Amino acid sequence: MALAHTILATLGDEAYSGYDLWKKFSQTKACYWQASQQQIYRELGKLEKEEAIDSEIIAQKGRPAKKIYQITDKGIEKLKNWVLEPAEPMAIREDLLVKVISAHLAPKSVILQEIERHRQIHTQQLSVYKEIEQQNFPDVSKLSYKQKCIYATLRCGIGYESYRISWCDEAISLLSEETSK
Amino acid sequence: MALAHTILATLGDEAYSGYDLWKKFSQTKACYWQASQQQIYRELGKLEKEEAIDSEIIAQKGRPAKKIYQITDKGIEKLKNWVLEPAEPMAIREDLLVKVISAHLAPKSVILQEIERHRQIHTQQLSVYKEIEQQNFPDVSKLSYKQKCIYATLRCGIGYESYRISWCDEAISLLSEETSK
DNA sequence: ATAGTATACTAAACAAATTGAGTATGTCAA
DNA sequence: TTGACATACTCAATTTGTTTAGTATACTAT
Repeated sequence: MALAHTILATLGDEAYSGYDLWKKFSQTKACYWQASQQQIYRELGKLEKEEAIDSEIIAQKGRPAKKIYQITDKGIEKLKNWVLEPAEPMAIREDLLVKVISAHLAPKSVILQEIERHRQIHTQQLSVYKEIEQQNFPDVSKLSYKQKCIYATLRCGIGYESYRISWCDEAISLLSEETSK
Repeated sequence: MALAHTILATLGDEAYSGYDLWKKFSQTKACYWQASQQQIYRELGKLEKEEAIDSEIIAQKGRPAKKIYQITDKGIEKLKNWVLEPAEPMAIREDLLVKVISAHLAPKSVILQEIERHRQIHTQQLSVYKEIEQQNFPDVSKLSYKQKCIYATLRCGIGYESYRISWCDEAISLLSEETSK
C-alpha cells in the first residue's frame, strides 16, 4: 500500500523523524495522503525492519531527542518498482453523501447546515493550498521537472477543494428549493 | 462507520439480498460508497445480529434461493441518529498522486501514460453517470425532496469525475512541457 | 458435453486504519 | 505553580478493508 511509499518518497528529499513526517502529512501532503501519527510510526517501524530506511537518534537542546530516518538504496529500489505499477483510482467513501441520501429522516435544516459546514471546511483548506501556491510556486515556468510534479499534486488539491465547494453550493441550492411533492 | 448506514439507507426503500446490494453498490451507489461483496455480506450479518435488519429466504425458479433483508424500526432509529451527527470529510488517499511525486524515478512516459489511463477511466465513469442523469432525472423541477437528495449525490459523482478529468489534462500538459532544469 | 458466465452465499486469513491510553520533556502564560 | 500546549514516541484493542478460496445452482453458447 501507499502509506509506505508516501513515506519513502518524502524521505527521498530529506531525513525526517516520525513526528516531522506527521506534521508534513497534516500540511503539504494532505492533498494526496492522510495518515495519523500512529500509522506513520508503525509504518516507519516496518520499513526499518525490511531495511528500506535506517535511523539515527538526534539529541536536541530543550526538546526530547528524536529519531530521524533516511531512505536506503533498498528503499529507493522498492519505491521505483512501485512507481512502475499501475495505480487504482481512489475508492470514494463519503459519509456526507450517505447522510444526504438519508436526509429525509431528519429536518431539512440538519442536512443544509451540515453541507454548509463542509463548504466552510473546504473553503478553509482551499485558502491554505492557495497560500502554498503563492509562496512556493510563484512562477511555474521556472520549475524543475521534480518541482512540477509536486506542483501537480498541489493543483490536484486545489481542484478538489474547488469541486467540493461548487458541489456544496449546488446541493444547498437544489435542496433548499420549494418542493411540491 | 458508514457502510452499515449506506446499507440501512438502501434497505429503507426496498428489500434487497446481499447480491442485489452489491450490484447496486457497483452501479448507482458508486458515487459515494464503494464496497466489495464480502464486506457487504459481513456487514449484513452484523446488522442482523444487532437486529437493525431482518431477513427472509426467497426461493426462485431457475436461480439459487436468495436471502432478502428488510430494515427494522431499530435500524431506522439507528440510521436517523447517525444522520444527526456531523460527518467528517473523506480522507484523501490517492495512489496516483504518490506516484506523481515519485515520478522522477521512472521515465517520463510512465507517469504520463498512467495519468492518461486514469483520464480514460474517469471519462468512462462520467459517461455512465451522465447516462443515469438523462434516464432518471430528465426534469429536475419535478423531483420530490427525496429524489432531489439522490440526484444531489449523482451530481457529486459527475462533478468528481469532471474534476478528475480536468486535473489529468492539466497534469499532462504541465509535465509534458520542456524543462530546462 | 463442457466451458464460461451469472446468480447467490460463506468463511477465514491478512493488511490497514482508527481509537484510546500511556510515557516523557520542555515552554509559556495566567 | 499549575495548566495548557507542543514536541516526541510506544503499545494494544478494535474495526474496517482486501484477498483468496470455497459451495452450489442454472443458463447459454460452442
